[in-house]
Amino acid sequence: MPRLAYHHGDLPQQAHQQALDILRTQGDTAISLRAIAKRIGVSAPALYRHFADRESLLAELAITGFRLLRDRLRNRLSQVDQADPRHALLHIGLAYVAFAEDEPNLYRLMFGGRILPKGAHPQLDEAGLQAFRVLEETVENGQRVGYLKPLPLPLMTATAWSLVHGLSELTIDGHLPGADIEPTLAEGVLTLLLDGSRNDQ
Amino acid sequence: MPRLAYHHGDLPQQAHQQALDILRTQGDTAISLRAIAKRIGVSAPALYRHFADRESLLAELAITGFRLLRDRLRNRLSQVDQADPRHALLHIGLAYVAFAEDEPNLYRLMFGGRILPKGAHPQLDEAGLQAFRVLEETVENGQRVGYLKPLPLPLMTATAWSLVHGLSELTIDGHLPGADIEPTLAEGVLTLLLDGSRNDQ
DNA sequence: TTAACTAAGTTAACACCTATAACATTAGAG
DNA sequence: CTCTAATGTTATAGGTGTTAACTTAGTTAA
Repeated sequence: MPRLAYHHGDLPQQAHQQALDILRTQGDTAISLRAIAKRIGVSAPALYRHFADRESLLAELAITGFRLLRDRLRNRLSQVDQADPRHALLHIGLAYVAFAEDEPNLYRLMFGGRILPKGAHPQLDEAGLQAFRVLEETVENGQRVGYLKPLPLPLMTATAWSLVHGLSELTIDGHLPGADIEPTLAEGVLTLLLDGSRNDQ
Repeated sequence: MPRLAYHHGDLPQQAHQQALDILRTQGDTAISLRAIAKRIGVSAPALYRHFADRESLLAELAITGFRLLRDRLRNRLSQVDQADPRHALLHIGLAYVAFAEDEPNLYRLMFGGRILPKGAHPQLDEAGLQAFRVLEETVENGQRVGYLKPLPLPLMTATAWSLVHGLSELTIDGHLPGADIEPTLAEGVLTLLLDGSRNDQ
């Protein structure tokens, strides 16, 4: 039976929401069970009825982050002419980086390997995989229609993902101060991967 | 006058070394001042005579990390035919990723934006810049000899850095299980950026 | 030489944290 | 209407960064 929380209403959802709020405004290190409990008006150990430990709560935040990312990517693709693979690839890359810029603390949590060890939270890995699949399908389609080179798909996806992930992290951490160089830096970076960096092309 | 620590000998250096050891074996979250002090046989507050706070100690570790990275990149370049820009670019990229794979926890500390906020430790920013410069010079040279496209240098370096940084992070965090696809995945990824992803080249 | 100063260590304590144990309350099932 | 299990409580153990107050020992100057 689905149990509606009786005393408080819905502590798990509220805890999730408050934790997300703290994450967005103050970063993951500021997320403490005590702080969350105080915001809701409940004792800290009460949270242990709904979360195994602090890390599990963080994992849930990361899971919703990956779902948000997946939805953003899908959404962007739906607004783009699917018959133009270059356009689709550019836009999924731009949407990816835009997500990281909009949710820097959430993005860091999702990919901060030291916080959430890979393998410890199967649902998290699954959520990450689903977001990755959107990118993978776009690349695969680009190959199918003959726009992208017919190299092994894992190589192509690893390259594309590395580029957008690296650009996202360097951007939100402020390592790329020369970001005002292009119409957008991201567009130039993505174009460079598509067209190549060599001069003879 | 340079004061030689009298009581213990050289607490700062030993603290640095022990912290680095803990970082390498157990990750940054395991670095506590009490743990370091216990290893050395000194009280925890004694460390505050040499480090403003925990974060400053971590910043020092990251600084040595960037110096190690810079040296690795320079070293690799010195072993490579400078007249062959493609070779140089490939090898600096491979050396970069290899460093991250050799020192995953140190690498995460160096680039974990939430641990060490940009701007709070000027010497850290400077050390990062010096490592970046090695990459920048290699790219710039590739342009000068006409091998790379004459696009704005910040765009070229941002692209190259994003790719190797992203690949490094995704690799050490275990997000690329299909890494056994190539002679090396890194080589394939770098080649793709140089030659482009489009099929008509 | 010795007194004063200062660098570098000590213990004690505060505030905060995760997490567990033991106890209290109440919703809902039989 | 009772009983059980879910959900909350307080108390507490053990860990953390950090500061205050005190002690020790090396350096410097009278």
